[in-house]
Amino acid sequence: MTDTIKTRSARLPGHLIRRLHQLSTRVFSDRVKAAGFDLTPIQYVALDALSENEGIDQAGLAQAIAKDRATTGAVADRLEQKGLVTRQVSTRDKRARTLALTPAGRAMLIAMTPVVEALQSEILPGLTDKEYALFIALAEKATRTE
Amino acid sequence: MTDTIKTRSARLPGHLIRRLHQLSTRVFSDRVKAAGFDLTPIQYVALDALSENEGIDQAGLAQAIAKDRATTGAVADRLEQKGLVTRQVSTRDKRARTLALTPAGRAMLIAMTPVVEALQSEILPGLTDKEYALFIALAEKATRTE
DNA sequence: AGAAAAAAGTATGTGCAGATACTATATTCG
DNA sequence: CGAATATAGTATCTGCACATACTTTTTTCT
Repeated sequence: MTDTIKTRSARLPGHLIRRLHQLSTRVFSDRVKAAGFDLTPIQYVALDALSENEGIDQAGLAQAIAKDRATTGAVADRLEQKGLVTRQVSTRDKRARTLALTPAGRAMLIAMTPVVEALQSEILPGLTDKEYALFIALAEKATRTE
Repeated sequence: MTDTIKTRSARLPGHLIRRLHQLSTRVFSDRVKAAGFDLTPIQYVALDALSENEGIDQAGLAQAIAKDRATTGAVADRLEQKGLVTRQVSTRDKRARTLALTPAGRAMLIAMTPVVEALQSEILPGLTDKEYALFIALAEKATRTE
């Protein structure tokens, strides 16, 4: 095994954020899978956004989850294939596809939510409660500006 | 245009981190492109790791940049194609591929570094200098535990 | 009303990112 | 030594994530 390797750029915010993202995704995947579910973070967030915004279309969902239309369309594809979401052409605007949770989608969201909330504290390991709260406040401030 | 949409899960750390990651990648891409370069964040980090660890192999690089072997191999492919890195079978271990920067790779790293360092402060917009430093400290602490 | 601009969705292409499986080579251990 | 195990790299597959380009429909602005 090679010795631990240092990198100068490892201390740059960009790289730190990449690491956190990676850790966050892994924790989510592990915990959710252990609880018997099979949804990615983005799929979960999409279900959540749909549950709070009935009758939204894909563009609206894209805005809600801060992704572009192409990515959101692909996510909607997978959710539809899993039977968690329905897609239908909007009556008001023939370009738009109105999304809605199926009963299975709503049940999945409800069942997963406690699991997802429980795993959040594991995403930032080694931080005290106070540091944890501080981190969230800073992250919210930084993303709000956008 | 749909009104601004709220999501309950938008306040979860996992989602905030995903947003930061996204912002970070976009800022990197914009600034680097504007400076006339064409490298992704991970490609830059890989070059940096190689410059500080001569004669490392792909597995070592993977560890240095905290990625898996498959991803690292793909990154090495692209760097090799761009003429920034050479790959050769290790004499000590025929399984391993020793990586080295080409002169072009070293020149690229040196030319890009000031640009990359300058853009870091834009990754966390809206934070004061103090908050910025605090954020980095917290992120370092959280990733160090790993 | 009619042209121009904008928006919704899709398709395609590139590049991470991880999981799994496979080959070739090394190392370890009985 | 020789079998079991581990490791390096690659290939394949799924899933984001964004850019660009294209079609269809809607809105805007003469």
